[in-house]
Amino acid sequence: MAELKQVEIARLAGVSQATVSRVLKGDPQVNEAMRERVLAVVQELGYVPDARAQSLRSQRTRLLGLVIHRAPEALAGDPFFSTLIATIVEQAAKHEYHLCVDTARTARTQRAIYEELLRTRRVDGLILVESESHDKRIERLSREGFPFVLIGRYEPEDAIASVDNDNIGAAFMATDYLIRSGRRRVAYIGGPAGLTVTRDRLQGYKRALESHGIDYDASLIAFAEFNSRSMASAMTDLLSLPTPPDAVLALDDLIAVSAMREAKRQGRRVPDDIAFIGFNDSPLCQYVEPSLTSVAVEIPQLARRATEMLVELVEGRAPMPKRQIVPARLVKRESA
Amino acid sequence: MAELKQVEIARLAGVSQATVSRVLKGDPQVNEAMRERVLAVVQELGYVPDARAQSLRSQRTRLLGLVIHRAPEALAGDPFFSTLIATIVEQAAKHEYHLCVDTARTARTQRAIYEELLRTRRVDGLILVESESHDKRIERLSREGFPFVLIGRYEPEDAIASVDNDNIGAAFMATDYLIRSGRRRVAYIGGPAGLTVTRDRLQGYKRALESHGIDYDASLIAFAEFNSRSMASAMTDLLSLPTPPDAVLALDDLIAVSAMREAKRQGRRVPDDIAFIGFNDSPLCQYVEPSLTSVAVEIPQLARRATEMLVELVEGRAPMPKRQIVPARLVKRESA
DNA sequence: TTGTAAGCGTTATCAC
DNA sequence: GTGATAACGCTTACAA
Repeated sequence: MAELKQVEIARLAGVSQATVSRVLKGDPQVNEAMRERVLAVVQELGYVPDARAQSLRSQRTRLLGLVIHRAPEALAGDPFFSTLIATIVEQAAKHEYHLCVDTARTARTQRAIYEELLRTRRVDGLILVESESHDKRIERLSREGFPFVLIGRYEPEDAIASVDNDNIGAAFMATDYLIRSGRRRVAYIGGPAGLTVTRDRLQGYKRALESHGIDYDASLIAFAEFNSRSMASAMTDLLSLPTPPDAVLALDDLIAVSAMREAKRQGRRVPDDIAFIGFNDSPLCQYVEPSLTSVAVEIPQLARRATEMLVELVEGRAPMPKRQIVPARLVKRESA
Repeated sequence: MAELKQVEIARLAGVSQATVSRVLKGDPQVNEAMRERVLAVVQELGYVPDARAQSLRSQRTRLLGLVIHRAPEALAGDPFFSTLIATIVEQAAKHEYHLCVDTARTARTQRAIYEELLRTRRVDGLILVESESHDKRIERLSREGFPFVLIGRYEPEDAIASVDNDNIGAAFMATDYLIRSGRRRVAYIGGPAGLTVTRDRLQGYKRALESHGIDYDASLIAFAEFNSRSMASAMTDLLSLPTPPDAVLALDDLIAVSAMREAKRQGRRVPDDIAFIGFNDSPLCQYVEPSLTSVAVEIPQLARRATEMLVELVEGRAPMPKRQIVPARLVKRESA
């Protein structure tokens, strides 16, 4: 098996090794008889080219990278990443690319991973998620001209290839819906404060308040880490306000569900006393009680477009347009 | 950047390229002065070796593979795979390996992926999950002597490296618990019938019935695909039996929750009329109502051990023992 | 149209 | 100890 290389095929087919390579590349210049002779031997021996050698020679690994900045625990119940990964893998496969997934939490390991993946040329390009306002990774990758696509937003928006939800619009829509249903004290629970998505949705929320002439009240804003303790405690804080909220818009379904559970634990009736809306429209929404109203953000769509863009970049084509927006929609259920 | 190779470092440090390689490999034979000179240049230019060249030369890619046989939709809410992937990535990183994730559903793409991943030597080894009774992949990989570790069970058990829950024992424990709490018609909803895990847990279930002198009733056994329609309809069938079940043991939490939801929809009270137990102890369990009793199967543990074993195999050591069992425990909540 | 040969950037085996 | 040099298995000018 280790001996099965092109020279061996060439020897058996009575041609040169270069011809074997040409046949396998589908070079139209090769004579039909030779092609068949070579292919016959290839078939018979089940020869497949060595990806390592191809990578070195062609300077392409046909591997895309995805780095996730979360601990395994924080990933566990989260449907965002499983859908994301599965969809990227599937889409990449259509172009004969594979996906290399890494996780990095600390700044140190993050740096190490980026070094490792791109300077070593282990992957041909990177898909980034969960960007922050001044994102070192993005600055670095742009500077070095490395192919990457951001799922999210980064200023200036047209400088880098990115795919995103209309997060501001989506949060506006959800908040507007809450206010129209008669809610007056709508709280917002974001994820970590640095994340662009946390900020964008906060902005949409603010605009909706504004459009209804409701004053912004900073005490109604909370930020949670991606673990259930933090999510619940954000809700506890909100509930202990002198005038607690009568609705909550949460950054994702997991946060919404944790918060809702905490509210129920404290005797609040949902949606009568307090309404909840999450993001992602994950399967979870249907299972909780009351079922969770959620903004569906089309993760597969996001993943597919990002992958397509990255493949284009990697193969030297310029993706058009550089920034793509995937619409979101509100899926109404019992919680709001 | 593309020009940054060992020859360049060598030129600047005034040594031979071979010496640069030695310094980077930590070869103790090199003179201290030279080592420092080389390292200084390496530091300054931020040189990192090219993984592609290393792969070709060393015949190692430092990439492990994981192939998942599920559609993206079926992965979406499932905490099993996100935890699995994240933990493998983390553990692999400790040995400086990366993870390549692929998904394959059809037999054709499955075959293609195995070809692609291993014959091409794109990865150094594979972690398999969701094995079936006569698994082509396993037969093939064993035959070709390719390094792989199974998360699951395969006969003969000591022929291949595997890590597994004690599924028979765990299902026994859960079923036994249901019977001891007074349940007499315990149903079992598995996943696809071919999966080893589906069969193993069914066996544990049967043994528990036996130990209590309860007759096995085949009409209480259902198999579901990993999509919510199939999960719910399995439950509908069970509920329309002349004597419906008063308890359900499900293959995983998602199935349990879908089934429980269906039962509630049909007016059954949980756990009064019917009890539910799932598997995996996913975050979901706490969020549903009533909260779901579940068998915690220590996915991180499974993933870590599998990764360790695979690294050993890949690096030519024989993992000991070849088969490892990770214990499971019952996490009692409201549903049973 | 096919063969020869020069790399791709490392690692490792030789001599020196 | 260190420096040439030969692989690793492939792609692709260039030569024939």
